[in-house]
Amino acid sequence: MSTDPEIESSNLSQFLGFRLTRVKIRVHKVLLARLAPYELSSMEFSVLMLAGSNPGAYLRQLSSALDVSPPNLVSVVERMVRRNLLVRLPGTQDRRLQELHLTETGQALLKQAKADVERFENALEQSLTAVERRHIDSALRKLAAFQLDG
Amino acid sequence: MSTDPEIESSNLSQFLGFRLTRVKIRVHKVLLARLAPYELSSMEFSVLMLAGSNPGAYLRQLSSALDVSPPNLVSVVERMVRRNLLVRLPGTQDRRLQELHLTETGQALLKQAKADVERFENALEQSLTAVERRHIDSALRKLAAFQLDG
DNA sequence: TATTGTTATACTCTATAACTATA
DNA sequence: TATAGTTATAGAGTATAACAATA
Repeated sequence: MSTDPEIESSNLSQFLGFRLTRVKIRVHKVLLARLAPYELSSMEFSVLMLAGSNPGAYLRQLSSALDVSPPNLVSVVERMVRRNLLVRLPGTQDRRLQELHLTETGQALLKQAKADVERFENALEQSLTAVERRHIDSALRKLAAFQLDG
Repeated sequence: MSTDPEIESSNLSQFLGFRLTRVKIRVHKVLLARLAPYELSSMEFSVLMLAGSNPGAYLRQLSSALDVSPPNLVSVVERMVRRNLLVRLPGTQDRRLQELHLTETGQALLKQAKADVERFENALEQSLTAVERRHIDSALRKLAAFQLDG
């Protein structure tokens, strides 16, 4: 066994920014474990979700909705096309555009993965009290809009 | 200008895990902008903070406190030693250990950067109501302890 | 045999410049 | 000229195996 006395880190963990990072990492890891059976990254799951509720969306639209640059989204879409989850259909009017649609395989995988993620999300929310849920919602909304200026 | 109508993403943003990620990214970016003048990454700032309040701490201890693997922390410490912010003193009893201490330069930089981060943190917390602050605290604590099982 | 710090390596994410084909 | 998608590339961040020195 290791001689590993814990050091004092309360001055760091008092920071909301620090705790947010830690919580995000932990929650994200659990989510990834949930998605692992489907061989989906969280980004791929997000693309499945958005393509599912926005048939014919363009890569550029997913890019701005997900806050990922187009170059970085291309390889994600590419892999999903190769797995036959997505198809790229040439735009009818503007031939620069490609409409993204879920295949039947993609729809089936989305249905399964989404059910698992929803179970995970329910467990996550059930770990909080009703009043905590109410306030973390508004708090996160405000923090997401936080700007550098003060 | 771009023809970029927003797509429907409420089914995704209803997920607490998704919103946590977005908030973390946004808050982290603002923090990085605050640290940029000092040429500090958030990891380097964390090391400064921990080394400041734990003089003589070992790399292994910082590693477990920060949840970074020892190999990945070595290069961070290395860079800070090169910048004369940290020194590695050979352990007196166990010669495998190296005590990490802030130099005077490191202490001065910590003082400045910490003041800026604290201003940032205050602004962050002031953007929330008192009741939101109270509940996000306990909520984040519970979420950080969330385990995969349900 | 186990542990500290280290080297090497690889893989994911992210960021940016520049290309092509269309408009 | 501007935009959509793409290619190429570089930089973080992270994860793992293995090594030397020491216990």
